Amino acid sequence: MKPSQAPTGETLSKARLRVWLKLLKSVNGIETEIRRNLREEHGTTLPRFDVMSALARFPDGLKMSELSSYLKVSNGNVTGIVDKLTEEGLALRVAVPGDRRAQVARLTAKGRVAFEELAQHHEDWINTLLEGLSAGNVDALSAHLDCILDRQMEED
Amino acid sequence: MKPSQAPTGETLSKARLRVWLKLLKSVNGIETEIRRNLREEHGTTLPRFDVMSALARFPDGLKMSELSSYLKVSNGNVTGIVDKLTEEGLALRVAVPGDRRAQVARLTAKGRVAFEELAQHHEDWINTLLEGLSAGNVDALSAHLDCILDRQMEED
DNA sequence: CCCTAAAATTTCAAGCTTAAAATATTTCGA
DNA sequence: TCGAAATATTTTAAGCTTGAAATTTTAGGG
Repeated sequence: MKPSQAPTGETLSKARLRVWLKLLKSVNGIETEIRRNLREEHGTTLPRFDVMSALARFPDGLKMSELSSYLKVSNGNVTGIVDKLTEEGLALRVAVPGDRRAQVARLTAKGRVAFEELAQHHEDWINTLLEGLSAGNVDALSAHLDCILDRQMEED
Repeated sequence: MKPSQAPTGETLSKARLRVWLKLLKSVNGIETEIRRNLREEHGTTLPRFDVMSALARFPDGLKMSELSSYLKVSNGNVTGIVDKLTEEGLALRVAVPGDRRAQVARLTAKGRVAFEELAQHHEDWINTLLEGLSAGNVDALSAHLDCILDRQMEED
């Protein structure tokens, strides 16, 4: 017997749309909570955390353009965020020898300390928010997301 | 024999963090593409599409506060977006009989036509962006997302 | 009826984001 | 060496977003 719910092209499209909305809801819910925690508990924001996280991963610093392409945001965007971090002594700009156009952004010692503190909390928040996922769930979810990400990489 | 990669609490936390970053990357990639399509092909934005989508689902209209809680955004936010849609003749505000504080936002006929056009394209874009997911993948992914969403609903 | 608290919405200030224009510098072919 | 094209960054204008303050209206106890 033919299964009555055999997915036609039409219903697969609708099913993908529904899972997309669910994906969006999951991510927005977590992101909202992370933003709230950063703001209320640490007086900072997610974009600032993202920039600090990128700079922490590259101790020698990143050129402004490398930073913006790494984070997939516009150049003008990181300019403003690095400006603020610099004003607060968490980051600094270093001239690139041999190219007076470019500057490398780096964390200061104070910035590294502040980031380590944030990063530990961030991992804890995520661990709690994803408590519903067992190790097996994590692996399976990861594999499914790879199906989506594989397609995104082709398109660049 | 014990598997050598038995996940301790420590590594489960790291695995959850990695899958979170992957989730974020998947969603941001898709969302960026949708925003680009809306802007370049239809001269509109995702927040406007979201508002129109909500209003389309409620033909009798939604109070401003119902709209903002439905979309999980601030009151002030929807005020500005409905203002713009109203200026363009896509939405309108209707007084609520018996409560002069409240107003109901609705789509105009023009707004409904514009939304139907957008919605069809939107479904097509998503269907293409999620081409890597088979019907089975969609169901499995959906189930895993439910593990995340279940937890979010408890917390309200 | 009065008047305080609650409710619905808008206004506001601050920050994020983008695309495009503007600046400054480097590269490299003629 | 000159100058056009490419590169690195900042500036700018416009829109989104939020939380908090302000405004208007309603509801309910005294």
